[in-house]
Formats: sequence, structure tokens, C-alpha cells
Amino acid sequence: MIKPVTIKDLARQLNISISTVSRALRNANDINPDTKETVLKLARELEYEPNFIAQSLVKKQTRIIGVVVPLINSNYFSEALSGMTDLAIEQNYHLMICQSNERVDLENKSIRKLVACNINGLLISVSKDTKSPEVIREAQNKNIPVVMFDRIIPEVSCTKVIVDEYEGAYKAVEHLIRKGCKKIAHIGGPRDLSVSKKRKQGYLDALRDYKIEDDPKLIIHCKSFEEDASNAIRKVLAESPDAIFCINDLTAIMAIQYARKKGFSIPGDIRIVGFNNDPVSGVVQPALTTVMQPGYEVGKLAMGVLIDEIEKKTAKHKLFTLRTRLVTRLSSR
Amino acid sequence: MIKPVTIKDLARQLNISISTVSRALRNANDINPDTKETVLKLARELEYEPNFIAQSLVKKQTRIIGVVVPLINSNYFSEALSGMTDLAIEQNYHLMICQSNERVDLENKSIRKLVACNINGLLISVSKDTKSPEVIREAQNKNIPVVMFDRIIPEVSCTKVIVDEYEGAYKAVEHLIRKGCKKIAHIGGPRDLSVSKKRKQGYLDALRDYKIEDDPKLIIHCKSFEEDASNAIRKVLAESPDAIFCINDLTAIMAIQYARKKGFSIPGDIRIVGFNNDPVSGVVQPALTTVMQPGYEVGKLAMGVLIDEIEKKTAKHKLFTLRTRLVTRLSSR
DNA sequence: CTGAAAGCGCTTACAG
DNA sequence: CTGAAAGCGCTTACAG
Repeated sequence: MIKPVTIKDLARQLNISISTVSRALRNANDINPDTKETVLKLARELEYEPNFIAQSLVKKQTRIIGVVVPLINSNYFSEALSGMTDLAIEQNYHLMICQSNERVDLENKSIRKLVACNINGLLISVSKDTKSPEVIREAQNKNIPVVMFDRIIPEVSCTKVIVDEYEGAYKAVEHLIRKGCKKIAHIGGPRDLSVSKKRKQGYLDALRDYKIEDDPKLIIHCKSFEEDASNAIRKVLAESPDAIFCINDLTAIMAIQYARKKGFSIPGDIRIVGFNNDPVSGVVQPALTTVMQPGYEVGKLAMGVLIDEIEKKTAKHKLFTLRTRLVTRLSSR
Repeated sequence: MIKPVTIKDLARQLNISISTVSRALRNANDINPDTKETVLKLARELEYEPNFIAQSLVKKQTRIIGVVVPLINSNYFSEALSGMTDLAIEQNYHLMICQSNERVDLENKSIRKLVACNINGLLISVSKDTKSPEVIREAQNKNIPVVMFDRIIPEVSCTKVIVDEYEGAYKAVEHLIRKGCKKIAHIGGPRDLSVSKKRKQGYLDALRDYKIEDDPKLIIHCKSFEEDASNAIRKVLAESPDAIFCINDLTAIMAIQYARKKGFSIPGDIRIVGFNNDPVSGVVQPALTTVMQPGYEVGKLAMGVLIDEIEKKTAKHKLFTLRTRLVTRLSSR
């Protein structure tokens, strides 16, 4: 094991003080150019590398940004992480990424660990069950800028970056209306999730704006995203709608398959629209019309505003809302 | 701005020395149980968190592990990252994740940055174009254990974790043969990628073992994964095969759709098998038979062996090969 | 069992 | 311009 070269080694060999070496290394202005040159030369020869940890300790600045997401392995979050990572490396920041696996306890543990690592900023998208802002506030109280994205909670006052789900849903339903649909059903998500509420509101408002009365029988909530969908689809089909706006692509695809099995043609008898623009939506038959959320951009923007807050020490606590894009495919033509 | 609680604060409030506080905190054995209890109680009350940076400096151990992947936003890699993250947090390690975006220069830049952060270990899956092991060796020369996974290169001597692609391909083709297929085509990937070679070899060996002669006209390589597929599919179909083994799921799905458009029934006329078990493979019509690669397990295992090397300072440079699983679905029934 | 002291590698007022 | 000194928050021999 070779011991790394330190400023002490340089100082000793040159017979000068470590303060001077330090100044030469970080290109201070109050130093004799010749001295500086000598130091730099030796540093190069010995392949001196400053110890990042020691620097962090004294400067109380690590350039590490902590990221907590519910899960890494999701198309949306991995896109967001991708955007964050690209910007971070460009700006010379380092990322520590944790996943909560949708568990509040692991989420809190991760945040605390990150804080203990002296992160300079925190980027977080909370788990489904996170209600309490306590641990995030702990971080803020330690003067760590926090930016929330996607899964935000109102209790935390900080800059937030989200996607305009409401508008996305509105556009999707408007599109169906313009195609001539009059009886548009909605398969929603868990009732109290903010995502579900916003998408449903977009649906309701689009109907209202086009003078279509909403019918409670056409609206079914799933208790979870995975389990209930087929049940919901069965119920909704019994009401013979001419279109279904689904909470996400997976649900929409299940709806398509169920409807086809029952002899309906898509989009002939029923038009179907999903949400997310999952890679899968482009390859199913028929290809699924869906609402694209700009995950990469969300990540990049969130990272950008966080870095701003870290460097300018400004905390405006703004809300950034990115727009969605309707991706029209065969399932609604 | 609240300054974080330090052991000094604890010591002052309890009127004992910082050495004692330190010992209580790290559960040393030469400490009075009562003293320890008091310290821990106060620590809990004040929400004391040890300063990682300070600990790292004195222990010369950061517990940070650097990870470099070609891209985060891929089903396979995000699964692997997920496995790594889960194990890392359990073992009290921290992850710094970078993506190379398949660019050798960014890959090298990331590795160097990670090394400057005093990472204790490096986990890497190289970009498509990485040929030279130089920068990885730089890390090894600084005594940083390196584990490669998935995209490995032979020039680096280190522990490696991969999936048995060969066997996966073999099993897929064997399955087709057992279904009675005699004329099995293969749409391969870029010719010189190790993935492509191994999967093709599995294909060839399965044919040979079952006394089916291979026919060069039934084997088409795509120059890239994205562009060439449709072209390849057209050519292959012209040879009227009774099955196609595709390099990945996306190609397989394109093949299914093209074949159906041409009036073939799947699996009636042609059986089709993909590779990866992408989430999409379960939802397309017909559902796609494919080879599942255990991404999460690869990540977890790679992290596990890396931590072993870090802690036990052993470097056996073993090769770990995880097995695939054939997921049989409608497209090959 | 406990405390005083040295030290991890670096930065930065403060004097000179 | 340069050096001595204090300090970042912690650990760990060493004495007692």
C-alpha cells in the first residue's frame, strides 16, 4: 500500500511551510509566482492529489448532492435520475442516490445518512406513504437546500418541480371529446394520491368545459395500481362507454386486452388513452395514445434549481411545472 | 442556521470528555454501561449524527462506492442499480452513481472524479466502445478494489459478475426445438459485442446438439440495436423460418408485428423468442417468450463481492456467472 | 473505565 | 509574500 502524497510531504521536501504549499496549490493570489511554480512542479512530479475529504471537512462543502427516490427501477424515476446525473457531472457535483422502496422508515434513514455525509443539497421524491415532513425539515434546519420533485408534499416549504398532470389529463380527455366521444369513462388511481386527484380533475374539467355531464358510474378508482385494474375494467365496460381514460399505461393496456377479449374493437368501438408514455405504449397492439411526462427534464431542472440555491444561497421556494405532451397513437384514432 | 450537533456538544452538556462520548457512540467495550446509556440518550434527544466526513478523514475510509454504468435509464441497469443500492444502504455504504452515456471520455472523467472522492471501491459496466483498461487500472493502482459487471472487458484483471447469456440463448433455442421447430432463424446484435457473440454461440450450439444444421442465411446481424431491426426482420422472413430467436425483446416485438402484418400467425406459423424479459414482453399480444436476466441479483452480488474485497482486502479476481431463466409465454406455445 | 493529547489532511485568519 | 497556529469533527493510543 502506497501512502498518498500530502501537502506535508511537499512542504518538507521544499523546506517551506504547509500554508505556503496550500496557497500555491489553490492558486491564491498572495503568493510569490516562483514559489508557486516550484510547488506545482513538485506536486506534478509526485502526482499529488488533494484529499477531497480533508477539504470537505474544513470547507464544510462537499459538492455532494443527495437524491432519494421511491425506487430507481421505474421508467419515470430512472429518466429523472439520468437527467440529474448528467447535469451534476457537468457542474462538478457528485450524486449520492438512495431508494426508499416506498418505505417511510427507509426514506428517513436515507435522508439522515445523506445529511450525515454533509450533502450540500437534497433532491427528494417521497414515498407513497410519506405524510410527515419532519425529517426533511431536519435537513432544512441544517441549512441544506431541499428541492422536491414529482412526489411532493405540501407540508414542506421548498422549491418543487412537478409535471402538470392536470393539464395532461385535460388534454387527453379533450382529445377524446374531439374525436366525438360522449361517454368517456375514467379508471383512476388510489383515491387520495395527489396524482390520482389531479388527473381526475383534469378529466372532470374537460368534460365540464365541453358540456358533457360527468357520470359517477363511469368513474372507478383502483385501490392500488397493480391489483384492482382488471376488476375496475370489468365494471367500467358494463357501462358501455365509448372511451376510457386510464390512470396509467399499464391499466390502459389491460383495458385494451380485456375489451378485445369481450369482442370490442379498439379504437373502433372504444377509444383508450393511458398516461406516462411508457416504452411499452409504443409497441402494444394497437399502439396506445398516452400522455408523455418529461422525466429527464424534470430531473435536470430539479438539479439545476437546487444547484442555484446551493450556490446563490437564495431560496425562493418556487413551484416549477413542466408541461406534458399528448402522444397520439392508434388506440384513439 | 442551526449548527449540527457534534460530540463536543454532547461532551459539554454531560460534562464528560469527548473521548468518552466517542467511545459510547461507537459502542466500545471499555466503557461504563451507565455512561454509555446517558450519552446515547442525549444523542438521541439532540438527534446527533456522526459526521461522516470527519470519520472518513481519521479512519482513511469513506465507505463510498463509485458506480459507473452506460446509462441509468435502462430496465436492466436500473434493476442492477436498485440491487446495489439496497445492499449498500444495508451495509452502511454510500453510492456515487455516474452514467457514461456510452461515451468513453465521460466514462473516464467519471472514474477519475470518483477516485478523487476517495471511493473505497469501484463498480463498473463499461460503454460499448471502451477498449482500453487504462483509467480503470489507475484506480486499481491506487489500491481501489474494482468489480466489473455485465459489460466487462478481458483486459482488466478483477472480479467480474455477469449473466450466462450463452446458456440463456441455448435454453431459448432448445425450447423452440422441443416445440418442433426445425428452421430457426436468429436476428443478432452488433457483430463484435460480446453479448451478441455469446447469444449467437448459444443458438449455434443448441442447433448442433440437436443435429440441426445451421444455415448462414437464417442468421442476420443488426449493426445497432435500434436501427437495423426491421431490415433484418424482412430478410429473415424471406427465408420462411418456423421460429426466430431475437437478440432482445424490442427486436422480437418488431418481428412479431412485421410477421403478423405479412399474414403470419404467431405462434401458429412462426414461434418467436426474445431476450431480457423487459416489462413490455408480458403485455404485448401475443405475450413474448423471453430470457430473464436477473439484473437486481447481478447488482446485489457485484456489490456484495466488492464489499468483501474492500473489507477483507482479498482480491481473488473471480468470475461470477448468474443463470438466466426462460420465461415461456404465448409467442412460442 | 475515563480524560488529555495527538493526529487525520487541509484551510485560513492573524502576525510579521 | 510567508509561517505559526487554530480548527474542521472525529478516533485512538497512552496514562492514570
